Amino acid sequence: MQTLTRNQQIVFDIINKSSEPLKAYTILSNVQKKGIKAPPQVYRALDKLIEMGKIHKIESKNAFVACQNSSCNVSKATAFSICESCEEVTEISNSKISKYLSNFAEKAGMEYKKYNLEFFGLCKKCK
Amino acid sequence: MQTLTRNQQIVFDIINKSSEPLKAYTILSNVQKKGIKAPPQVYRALDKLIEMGKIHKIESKNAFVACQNSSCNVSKATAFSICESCEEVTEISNSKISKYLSNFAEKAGMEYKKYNLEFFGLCKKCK
DNA sequence: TTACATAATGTTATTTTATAACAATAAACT
DNA sequence: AGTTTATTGTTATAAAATAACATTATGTAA
Repeated sequence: MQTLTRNQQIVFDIINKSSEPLKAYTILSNVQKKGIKAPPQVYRALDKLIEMGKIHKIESKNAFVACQNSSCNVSKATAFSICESCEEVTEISNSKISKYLSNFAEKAGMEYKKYNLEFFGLCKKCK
Repeated sequence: MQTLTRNQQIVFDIINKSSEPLKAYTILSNVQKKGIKAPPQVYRALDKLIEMGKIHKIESKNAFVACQNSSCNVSKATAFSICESCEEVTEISNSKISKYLSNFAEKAGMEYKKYNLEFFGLCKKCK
């Protein structure tokens, strides 16, 4: 269990407290009072947090969320559902999907390291 | 079967001829001799081509590829394998995955419109 | 402790990716 | 023909990400 550096902790806290995915520049503007002044400081923290599996990047939105799956310390299998109406993003932690897709990748002859899956549609509330 | 406008055709042709995913500004620099001069012209064509299912965006790379699946004219289910060594991107058209994931989305209570799946690892050649 | 290596931070400037806004044409419809 | 709608052209700007380099902190080994 790796401990976070000062900047990593600051960036993680704000992502973890948020109910929605945060963009890098939103994070930046929210941590400037804590002494983080420039984009590279944020991006470096984000990169490390992703490596550790503490956060994930939602590629289709260029935004970041805290990992909901406590056991996931290296994020090699991520899946999200994204509501196109309310923009809600939910992490899907379904071991069946994970097994199914891992298995598929192996059969396809690929030496698989990770995958990312993003579902788009309407969530329960919005449909 | 929708016909393409002039700019859409130009942009599609260059993506379709390419053996690798192309970035928007690479496309732009390659079509300037054909009269397309500015980013919005490229991005507008890209947006329409995506809507039609003629191309897909590789979200993790901000790059665009022609759809390999002739039957796919609305791209509601896309999957790619991405080699982290040679950068090769291959579209996966596997109806089993598609059925499996569609089914999963419905069970999860989501009104699902589309998904995008990206595998990362080493391709057959590179592993 | 000191010396060295490695990781993290601070800072400025720039690159890359994407869109806003508005004017001008072209195509489709009645 | 006249009207609506889609597409194009153009300029400027916004948003997202990184390059490059100086500085400070942390870990480690003699």
